[in-house]
Amino acid sequence: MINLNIHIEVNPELYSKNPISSELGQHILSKSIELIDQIGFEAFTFKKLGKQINSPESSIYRYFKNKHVLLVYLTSWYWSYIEYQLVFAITNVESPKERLLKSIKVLTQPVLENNQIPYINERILSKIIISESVKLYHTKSVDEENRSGFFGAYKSVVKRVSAIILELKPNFEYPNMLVSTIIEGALHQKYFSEHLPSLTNANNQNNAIEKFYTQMALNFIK
Amino acid sequence: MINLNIHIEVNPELYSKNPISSELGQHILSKSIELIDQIGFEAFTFKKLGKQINSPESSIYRYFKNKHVLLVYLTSWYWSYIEYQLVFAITNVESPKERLLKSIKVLTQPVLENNQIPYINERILSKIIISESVKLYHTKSVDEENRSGFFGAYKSVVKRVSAIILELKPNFEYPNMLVSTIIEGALHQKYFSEHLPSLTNANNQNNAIEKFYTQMALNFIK
DNA sequence: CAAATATAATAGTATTACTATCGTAAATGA
DNA sequence: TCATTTACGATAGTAATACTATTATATTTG
Repeated sequence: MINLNIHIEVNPELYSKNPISSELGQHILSKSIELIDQIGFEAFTFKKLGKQINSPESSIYRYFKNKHVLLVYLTSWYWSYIEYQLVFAITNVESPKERLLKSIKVLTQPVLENNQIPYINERILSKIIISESVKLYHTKSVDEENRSGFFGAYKSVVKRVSAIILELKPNFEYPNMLVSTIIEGALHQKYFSEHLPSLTNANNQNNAIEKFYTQMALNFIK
Repeated sequence: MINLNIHIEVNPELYSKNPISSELGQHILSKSIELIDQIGFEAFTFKKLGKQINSPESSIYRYFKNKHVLLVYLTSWYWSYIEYQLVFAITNVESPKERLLKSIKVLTQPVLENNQIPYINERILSKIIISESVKLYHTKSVDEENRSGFFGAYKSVVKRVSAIILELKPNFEYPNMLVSTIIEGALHQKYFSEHLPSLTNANNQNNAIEKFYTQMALNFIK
């Protein structure tokens, strides 16, 4: 795990007042991650979150327009964090193939606690991403939010790994499909292994997700 | 397109009163598909649906416990329908490889109107599946609902195609992962091509989704 | 030290997601 | 055919949700 004074930037469109700028804002972030993990995003409300942090819901609304945007914020933070891990993992690695393998590892392996940023628990956040994040772009407002850059962090990760694939195979027709299939697939398979095991062959013991998507990518490249 | 007097069975746990047994029930099905497609599942309510069919919401509650279960019903109907298409496409096809290719075609190509069943528009239903269905099993009640067989139709499709893959490669370690990656991947890529095009290489013109996942599967088999 | 800003406390509103009751019409079945 | 389910429409009601608004107080900042 990387230990540097990292600072993750999130698109300012995603907050009304920057949550990392105050203690209350940081409490909102850390407690919302815990609460969404515990009760699920549907049952999660600003009122319940307010109770956890001993603040009225109206105070939370000063930071985030609604719970949807709060989760987009957390998801955006997550993908920026992953991009950071990605960049670190492949820095100074010369071989494009090796860079691809390390990238897939970052995208498929479980996320561990880092304890660098006190108000974000990366491990619990990754559980939320696995369980809840697909809902964020399956809405009627997706096009508008996409234009506002709500999904920029995710798209940036896809773009970065696609570039490696095109290095390995410049005329490859489906680099973005391959990468988004790996990312979405890894999230889904993690979820299936916990809740719908008959849809996967992954479990806690084997390293099936990394192996499967690594083999899949290499098959396409060669 | 197949034209026989098909009858799709849905798990009785998914309705309180069988919607195909009455005119009102059939109206609920046909109008809910249209309305969910138009306004999205979040904005969709039984009250709005009631207005469309000139019935009070309390009457709709006699058929479905809530809108979540109604969408699970529609999704279950959809996967049973797909399984039907699948069985038909591979009947009397001897070569397992050919059966796999035809299966992937069914799973990746656009769904067309069939007009066999007056109360279900398969094309619009498939749009709903693409936009909304992932939300159904990303909930806190997924385990309980899975035990009740809410997702049986989907699992049945995965099982069926996995079996073909195991015919081709009996010792293959990841048949279920491969199939669920193709199914979820195809849905996602269709969605991306409409709303987040930078995450895919598919569009309306090219046949990228079928080509990509066919090549992916064949790469794994050989 | 004045002024801006942040927060807590409280109240209020439209909508949602139901549940309950009741009268009537239609279907059923003996 | 007549009694009895049952299905439906009409209406009312409730707790929770997703906000918005106001005001007093505390804190920060210039």
